[in-house]
Amino acid sequence: MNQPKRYLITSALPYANGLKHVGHLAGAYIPADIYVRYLRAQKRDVVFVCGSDEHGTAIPIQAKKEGTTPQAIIDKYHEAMKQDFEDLDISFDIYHRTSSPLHHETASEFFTKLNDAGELETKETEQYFDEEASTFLADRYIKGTCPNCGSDRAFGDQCETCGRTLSPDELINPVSTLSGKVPVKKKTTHWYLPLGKHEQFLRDWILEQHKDDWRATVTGQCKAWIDGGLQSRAVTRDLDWGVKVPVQGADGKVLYVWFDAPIGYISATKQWAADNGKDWKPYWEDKDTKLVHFVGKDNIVFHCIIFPVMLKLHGNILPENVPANEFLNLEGDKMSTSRNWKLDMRDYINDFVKKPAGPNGENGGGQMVDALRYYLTAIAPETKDSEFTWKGFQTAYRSELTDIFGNFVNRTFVLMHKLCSGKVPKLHMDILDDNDKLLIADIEGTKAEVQSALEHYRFRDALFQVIDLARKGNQYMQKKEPWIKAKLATSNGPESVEAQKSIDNCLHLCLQLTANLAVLINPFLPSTARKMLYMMKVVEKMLDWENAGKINLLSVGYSLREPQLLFRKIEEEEITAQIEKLKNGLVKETASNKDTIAGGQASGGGVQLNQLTTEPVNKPQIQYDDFAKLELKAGTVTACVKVPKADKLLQLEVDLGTEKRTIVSGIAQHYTPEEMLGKQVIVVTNLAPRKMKGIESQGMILTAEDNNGKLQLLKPENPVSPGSNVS
RNA sequence: CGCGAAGUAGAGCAGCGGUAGCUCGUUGGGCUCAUAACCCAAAGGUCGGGAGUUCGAUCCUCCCCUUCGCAACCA
Repeated sequence: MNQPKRYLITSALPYANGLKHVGHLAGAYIPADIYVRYLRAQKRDVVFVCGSDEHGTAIPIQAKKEGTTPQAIIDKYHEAMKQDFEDLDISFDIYHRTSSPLHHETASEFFTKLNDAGELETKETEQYFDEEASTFLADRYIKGTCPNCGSDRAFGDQCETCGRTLSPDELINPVSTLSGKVPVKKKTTHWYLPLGKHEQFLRDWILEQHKDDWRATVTGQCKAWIDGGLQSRAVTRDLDWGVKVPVQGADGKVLYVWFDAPIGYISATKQWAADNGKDWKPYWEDKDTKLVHFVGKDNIVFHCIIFPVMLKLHGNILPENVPANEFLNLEGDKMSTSRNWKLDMRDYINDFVKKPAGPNGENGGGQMVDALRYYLTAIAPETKDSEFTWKGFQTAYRSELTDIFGNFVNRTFVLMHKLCSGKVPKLHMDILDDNDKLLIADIEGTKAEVQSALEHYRFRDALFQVIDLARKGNQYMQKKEPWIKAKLATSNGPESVEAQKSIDNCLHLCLQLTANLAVLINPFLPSTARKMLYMMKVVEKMLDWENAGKINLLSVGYSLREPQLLFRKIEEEEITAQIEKLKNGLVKETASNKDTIAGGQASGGGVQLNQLTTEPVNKPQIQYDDFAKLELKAGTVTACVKVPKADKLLQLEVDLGTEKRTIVSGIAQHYTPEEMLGKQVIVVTNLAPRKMKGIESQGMILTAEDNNGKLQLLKPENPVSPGSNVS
């Protein structure tokens, strides 16, 4: 492949309704930053753009939740996210925002061009309209009875009780959540992007041209989408928050957020160009530009199907690749904002980067930024979902980064100061041995491997190669044993001279290797690379990629600084504290429900939007026959053990008189196995068996929850014989 | 339901037609320059299950099972 003239790299625009967590960071920001830093080190023409995505229904909703205005929400989160990225050394050339006039202008122009060219369709549909609030209602603002389960708390897009996806038309007795009134159907016209017209183009482009160079997960998902039939997609909607539809008579309509958000990449590029006296056009129009979108897997279809169609119609270049990452789980569970099961970037920054910590109370600073960048890259979900654990973080950081990499650099410097008087020793070609030659070859080879891995978006592999080079350095040093040679060097005679020459060669190469490590690690851990530069007393320019693989980066006789440790230890307590914090912060379904009710009452019921979160629901009345379907029996617990690797589950054996059943129950946080032994419990015995953690549970134990959220077993007031019926 | 991705040593991952590999962890040994670090060695896997194609399958085909995603304010 010919080398592109310039690169435009984008990271998914984060949605400005909350702080972002490390899953986002690992998915779209760190890989992009590594790639960009690598390109910059190669002196390529590259622009790295990102910005806040500030439109869409969720922003006004969030504003209502927080009791403020949409503008206040986006200002708050825009600044917060921008700061977080900065703190984590994500080196955007520009971090823009879609609320800017330039973006509105750009998005309008984009829409107008497509509309004028006849590439959009218009359709008139009937949608629910709230006459009192005189506004069309977003799906989420309509409440009613679910046609599926009968719950009267279903929303226009989904029923929270049964989980079914709905459209507002399906709701029985729809009610506006804005006014509480019954909405009326009203005709409205919207613009649509007919994706179906571009099916052949997408098939050729993705499934043929890119079938080998895009990730399997990416093409796979695209294929699924295309095969599923490409529907026309509404480009506009009735809302007063967003980019106004630039057509006469389209009052009260804005561009759908999915349409305007990716255009944010273009407006960000324009702003960057204006700020830097550059021309933005080639970055979006010249075929010699390589466009790469870094996103998470939920964003694949937007960046591989929808946005490319838009770009094609608008006359822009198409992305060369969309190296989407899968998801990052946290301590065995999916990250979830609503359950507060997540690690926000901000929390990590506060606890590790900004807070003085560590054995000597030193500021965590850059090394803790790099610690996170290291771990998130090492476990990056490139081919499948992966998992962040605090223990894993500690282990990877310590045993790979600190022990292998950090320690190699440290012992090299210490030995150099001890045995070579603090100066870069000579390389004596006359005694160059096989170990020396092998190391030189490894240095050259690693450059090629890292480069190839990075070009193919295999970041975790690339990082591994760098660490592995440090590992080879340790092996090399062990074979050369300069500390043994040093004992010979103090004696008089010819062996002393030979010994010193061997020491010189060893440390010369170890130092050159250290310089190489700085160049190679720079895209991944920029702060560490700079610290190494300081120790070596060399300038930033040494980090140019072309210097990788060379063994003349440090001049003979040059005196170097005293070593400083590259990475501090992470103490056990820091890790356990984080795990505790995570578990304590977990929002239980019930707890959040209580908050919601309290909030609703406090606001006097005028604004009902805070009811968007789930509430306890009174189930519909049932007949005796429905109740009679249940078979309930009293039983005695005869055995009980904790289910391994599940913090909530106990495995019990319950004696039901005629039989013994294995039951898995989620009460481990409330009862210990010992406590359970011998207790009587009420069991639903005709519940369909279900596997949990690989164990089949043949029933369910009944409990009630007290005010503190603790589960209390239901049991007979006085013991009854096992197997007694409950009615 | 369907579609997509995935199931490989205790953990995390590579490999993808021809004696199963890496990192961490474990065990034993070595070294002592170094951040209780480094180096060497060993143990540990019928490559989710079943059938088929093949001289030969972890790798290809088919069926099944499990997990995740395609659909939630979430990369």
